[in-house]
Amino acid sequence: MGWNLDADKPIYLQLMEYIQQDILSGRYKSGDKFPSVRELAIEAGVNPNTMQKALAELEREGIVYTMRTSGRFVTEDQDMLKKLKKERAGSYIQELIDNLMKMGLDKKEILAFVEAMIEGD
Amino acid sequence: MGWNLDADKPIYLQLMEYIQQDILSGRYKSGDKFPSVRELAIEAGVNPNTMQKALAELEREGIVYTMRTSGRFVTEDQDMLKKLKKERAGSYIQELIDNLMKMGLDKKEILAFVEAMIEGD
Amino acid sequence: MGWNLDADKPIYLQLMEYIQQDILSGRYKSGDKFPSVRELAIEAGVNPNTMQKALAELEREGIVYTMRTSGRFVTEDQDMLKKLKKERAGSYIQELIDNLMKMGLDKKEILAFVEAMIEGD
Amino acid sequence: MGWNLDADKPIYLQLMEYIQQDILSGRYKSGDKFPSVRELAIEAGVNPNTMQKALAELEREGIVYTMRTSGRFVTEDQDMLKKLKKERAGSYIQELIDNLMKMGLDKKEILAFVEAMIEGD
DNA sequence: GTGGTCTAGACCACT
DNA sequence: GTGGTCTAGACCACC
Repeated sequence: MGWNLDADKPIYLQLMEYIQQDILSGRYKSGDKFPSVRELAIEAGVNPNTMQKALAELEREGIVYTMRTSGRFVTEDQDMLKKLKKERAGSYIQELIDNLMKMGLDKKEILAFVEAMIEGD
Repeated sequence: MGWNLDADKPIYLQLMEYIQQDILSGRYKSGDKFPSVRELAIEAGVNPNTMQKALAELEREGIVYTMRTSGRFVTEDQDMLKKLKKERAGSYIQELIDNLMKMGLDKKEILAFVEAMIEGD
Repeated sequence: MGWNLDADKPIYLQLMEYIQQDILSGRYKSGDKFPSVRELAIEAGVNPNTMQKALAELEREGIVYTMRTSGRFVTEDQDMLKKLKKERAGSYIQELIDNLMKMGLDKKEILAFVEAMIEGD
Repeated sequence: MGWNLDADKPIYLQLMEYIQQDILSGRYKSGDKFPSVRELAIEAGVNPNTMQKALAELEREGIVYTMRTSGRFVTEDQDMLKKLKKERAGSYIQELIDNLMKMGLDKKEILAFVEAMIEGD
């Protein structure tokens, strides 16, 4: 796991992204129970309050839900997960496009490059 | 400038990447003189020795060259710069592909997604 | 061993030469493990960083290779060692020629002299 | 001039070699007057006593001679100079042979190498 | 224990 | 002022 915290972005946002990533990559599956806030905080090397905030935000977004006495679970709403996947894929791709355009490539070149690498992979 | 140093990767490697980025994005153009090692080190908030090492490696790679007492310059070898651009674009795209495949997308989906975003952009 | 450091040439270059010499003379054989950076540094009476730089350069040249946590070893690439031997022999001979020509001998005389000494040895 | 003093060998011997070299290379010619001991000592960065000892030894060997009131001169005995030249050339060559044999070359290989380099030069 | 990295601070030659 | 080298001393990950 890459709990690799960066500067300048609030830590709880970074934690949210890592957890979303873990959900999308299948580490935590739809309906799975999460480890406790305390455990997650230790694993990430952050204060439990920070991890708590991250999870609360994820709950607000509908990605996780809480069963009062038994813990937190990944949402079983498949549309929600699909939407999440789309959002994250979109932001990865946007980041790529931004990076490559900063390097002076235009859209056509970028597309050609991506095609070439996917075919050749 | 985003001298945004991350953990777990040697700082001098990250400095190399930032400088390469600056060259490719046109901040430093072919033939341009760099700021002195000391200035760059201050700007990046690292020890001059570390910046020195980064620049020495870039010189080994042929991306910059040194005129003993007058400073460092971006190479004027256009092929070298093109090769560099290709390498970096390739590694960005590879990273994207890896991320998206970890999320369960297959190559066809990735390509369709990228196409959609580039067209619609 | 003659860790006999001279002026005016960077120490790390001199260290590289001594180590190359040690390899060619059989003190360290192909595949042999080197003493640790620290030991070599102590033996040579230099700072470990300086020895480290010398060894890193030798690694770049392909003469030694590193196994992360277990030490440094002499390359097992025999061609590389042969190439090294040729280079060093060539530079010794060139130095001889330069010295003798400064003394007013011409090429024919030098060759005759060398022949005489090798035969008579 | 390379007044490049080495450790472990007495300085006066090294000075003798440098001066012999200067004579053989034509810096000081047969019959020439030398600079004063004091000047030579300053140039070499050594104590005048040390330079004095070097010159006294060279005088004992017959390579220089002293005219009591007017200074030191290079010998005009051409046989002496020839002998000196032979000695030094011989020791250079012997050093070469030693070095190359330490590297595992045999006499035939050394000779072939020297021939190749003299021809090709 | 190993190699590797980093900092702080210094000195050098060059021009 | 520039790049380059060197030292002293520290910390890290790996096994």
